[in-house]
Amino acid sequence: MTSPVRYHLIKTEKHTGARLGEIITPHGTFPTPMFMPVGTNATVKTMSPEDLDVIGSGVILANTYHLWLHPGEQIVKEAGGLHKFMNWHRGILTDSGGYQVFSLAKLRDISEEGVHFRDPASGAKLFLSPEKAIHIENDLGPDIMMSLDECPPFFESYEYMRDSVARTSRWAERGLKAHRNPDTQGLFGIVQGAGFRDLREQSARDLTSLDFAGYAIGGLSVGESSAEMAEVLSYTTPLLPENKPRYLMGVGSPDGLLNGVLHGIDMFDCVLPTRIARNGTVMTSHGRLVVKNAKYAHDFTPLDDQCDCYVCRNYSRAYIRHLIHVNETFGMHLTSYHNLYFLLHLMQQIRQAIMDDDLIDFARGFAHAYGFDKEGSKGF
RNA sequence: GGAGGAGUAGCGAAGUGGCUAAACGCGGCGGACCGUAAAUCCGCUCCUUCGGGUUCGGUGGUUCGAAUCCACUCUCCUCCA
Repeated sequence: MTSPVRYHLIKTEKHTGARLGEIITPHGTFPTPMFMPVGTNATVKTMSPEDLDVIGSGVILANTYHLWLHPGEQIVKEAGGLHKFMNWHRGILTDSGGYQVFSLAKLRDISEEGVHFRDPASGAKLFLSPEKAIHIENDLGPDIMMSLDECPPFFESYEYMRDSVARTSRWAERGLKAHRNPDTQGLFGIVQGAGFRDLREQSARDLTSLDFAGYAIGGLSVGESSAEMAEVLSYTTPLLPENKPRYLMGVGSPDGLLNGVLHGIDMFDCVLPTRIARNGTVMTSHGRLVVKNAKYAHDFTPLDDQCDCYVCRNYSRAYIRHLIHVNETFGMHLTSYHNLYFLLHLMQQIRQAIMDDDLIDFARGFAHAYGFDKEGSKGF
């Protein structure tokens, strides 16, 4: 049986490992490398599906853990699936709840069977197993499902990581077996192993021996430096099959995206652009700009003079700063819109540079203009 | 005219003899944010040459010591005439 989610490699950039391709899903074919906006609760915060459509989002993320709790997968199923429920007719990928194993670390307990959570809002006791996660995802009906993994902090002991990686592999296998809709939904496995090369290799071996529709690299962007991330990518990505999509989870800073692409990554997701947007920071071609700062009170120029998005064509820094200051949702919408546009546009430029075999020059130019080639830069 | 009540940092508001340069909230100014417990969180917010200096409507007292007690005074609010 052919997988409902496939990858088509168009070309590899001449000087780097960067790949130009497309991912084929039941809800469309989308060019890669791609950035996926995060819509945890079946909405990309402040953005309408129409906005996402206009700025060219291909696949967006939703979260199994959150939708399991609210409104419950049965309601989404009853609605006819996530696409219908949220009125988004392009691609959807659901994370499995693996990240919540990390972010809710104080409120959960891991066993071989699965993860016991305590819901931060209600205090309710919850249990998520690899099978349960898959069944929820089957009911939600995204194009791409992630298998339940443990996303540990980067700096854990070798012994802990070794056991964790082995368990994540067993969970992946269990998830694959539990998958009920292999003809309409693709399932991705997640490679773990923190900064331990042999564990990354083991994890990649375990997972690629199973027939996943794609492979993710997880456990990054959780406290390590960008050099450490780059090192992990340099030895992990080559272990993943060429004919399947490679997804670097949780990375969305401009330097992280460029770095990932240079190491052969096809897909990214991150809350960064939308979160910093709501908190008053935007990404521009000249670097990050904290538009809520006082110095923009009288600045009637656009967020980014190089940007042709709807926001930059119509609104000033002074106006957006004002909206953020008086806590108007429209301000958060404008900054979110711009940041997502900025990253989607960056990915478009990256694809063009791969096409032109010009990625290194492009990356250098971008890094210089953005300022993350400087000492101490955080990359966004 | 009479009787009450109130004046504290940009605003609101605690504090009624020393632990008070003065809680807390708002506002202001920075910072953080990376498979979203996040429209959240964390700092700073009288002046300062970092030794100190000047504050709680004003002035003058009591006291070793006052935002806090006393006298006078100014302003505002409520009620009665």
